[in-house]
Amino acid sequence: MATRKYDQRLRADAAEQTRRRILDAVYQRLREEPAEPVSVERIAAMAQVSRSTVYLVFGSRAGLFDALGDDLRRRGGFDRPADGEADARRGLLHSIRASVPLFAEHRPVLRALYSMAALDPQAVGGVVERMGSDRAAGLAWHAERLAKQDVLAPGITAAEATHLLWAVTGFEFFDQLYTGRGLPADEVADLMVTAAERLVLQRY
Amino acid sequence: MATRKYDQRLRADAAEQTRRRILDAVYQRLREEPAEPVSVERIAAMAQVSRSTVYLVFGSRAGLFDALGDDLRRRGGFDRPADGEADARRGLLHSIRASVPLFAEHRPVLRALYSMAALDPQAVGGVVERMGSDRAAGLAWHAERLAKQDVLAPGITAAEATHLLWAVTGFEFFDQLYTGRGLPADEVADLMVTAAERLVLQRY
DNA sequence: TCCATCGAAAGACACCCTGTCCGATGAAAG
DNA sequence: CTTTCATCGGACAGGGTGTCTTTCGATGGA
Repeated sequence: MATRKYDQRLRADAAEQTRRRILDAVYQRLREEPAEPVSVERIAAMAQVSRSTVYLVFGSRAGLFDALGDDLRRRGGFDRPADGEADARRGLLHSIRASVPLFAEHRPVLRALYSMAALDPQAVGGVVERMGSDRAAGLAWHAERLAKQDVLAPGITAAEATHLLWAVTGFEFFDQLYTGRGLPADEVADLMVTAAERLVLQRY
Repeated sequence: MATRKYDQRLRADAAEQTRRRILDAVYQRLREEPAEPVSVERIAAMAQVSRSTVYLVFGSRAGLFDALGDDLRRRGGFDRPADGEADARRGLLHSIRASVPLFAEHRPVLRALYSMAALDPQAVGGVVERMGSDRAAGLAWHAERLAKQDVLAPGITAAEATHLLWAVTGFEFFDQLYTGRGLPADEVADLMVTAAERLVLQRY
């Protein structure tokens, strides 16, 4: 059986579309009934795909959520590199403000991913950890830059600033205000920016 | 069949002990393997009790976790009423500092309860909501008192202070620093107190 | 002492979900 | 016309939940 070479443009395209349909189904499912347990069966039905296809494409339930997280990261723009802002203070505050609409838009899905990861890190295959270390690296970079430009509050080290910024700029903090207190996204953005300013920046 | 009256001191005691053993088993289970899914079956085995007994005593899986939360609330001292501190500022900061050891001690269990509630409020039968509204009421009381004693930062209303305190004194904030950043409990306590001071209190 | 009562055990049952596997189908690619 | 591959459809074992019914055994009233 001499293997025959295949070009498979159309077939690969179709496979990619199937993958998309499934990811969209999980996303929609989490958005529509965030409070219900999610079964692979239901997702497959929503994507008009057989359950075994989900396992074929993503390997496992965990792989599915992992892929969803990565998809969100890419499409949502969470991985946007530092924008060309030379001023450290403005750069930080701008990036905080920019993250809030993303948190708000994808809130049910993010909430589910984070909570699933907290209960069982395996269950989401590591996306949340990856998102976390990216974020931590970004914040450390911001903190360093603030230190270099000498705009950190007196008596605060870059490391302390990173800790506080971590706590005060993340999805969890956002959601405490957005869902926990029922505030609109723009007010939450104001509070998050204010918090970052008062906690780590020099008063001016 | 004329019903006979029963006094049942010993029997009620035994029942109470059974209840305790089961609650202790869930607690221990969450503490020992926080990352594994929790089955009623396993808990029953740990408590040396039949699975049906768990359902008999707590009604449902949700009832079990609900009871665990209430138990924690009572035994942990989360419901401690305002201590006799006349100074609003000191009262607030003291109560923040007091909560941190409790968060740290019960962290795996609290983490599980909060995450389960986030994924499905039904699944823990409302304890988390109850804990939340108690806490919200307490913070509102603190904020009012701070306003009356005129020690709120200029330009901040009691409502805004409540929002910020909510975000910055809760278990989620604690855990962002404790687990998320790997800081020891006493450093987290310092950071939480500092955060509360800088975000809502007048500089002195 | 006798026995009604009630906490608890034990096990059966229906149901749902996960993972895995395998044979069948049908369209694209050669 | 034939190979290849994505996908389907269904079967299967395993494990979990909730519910119910039967039985056991110790307590404590009479």
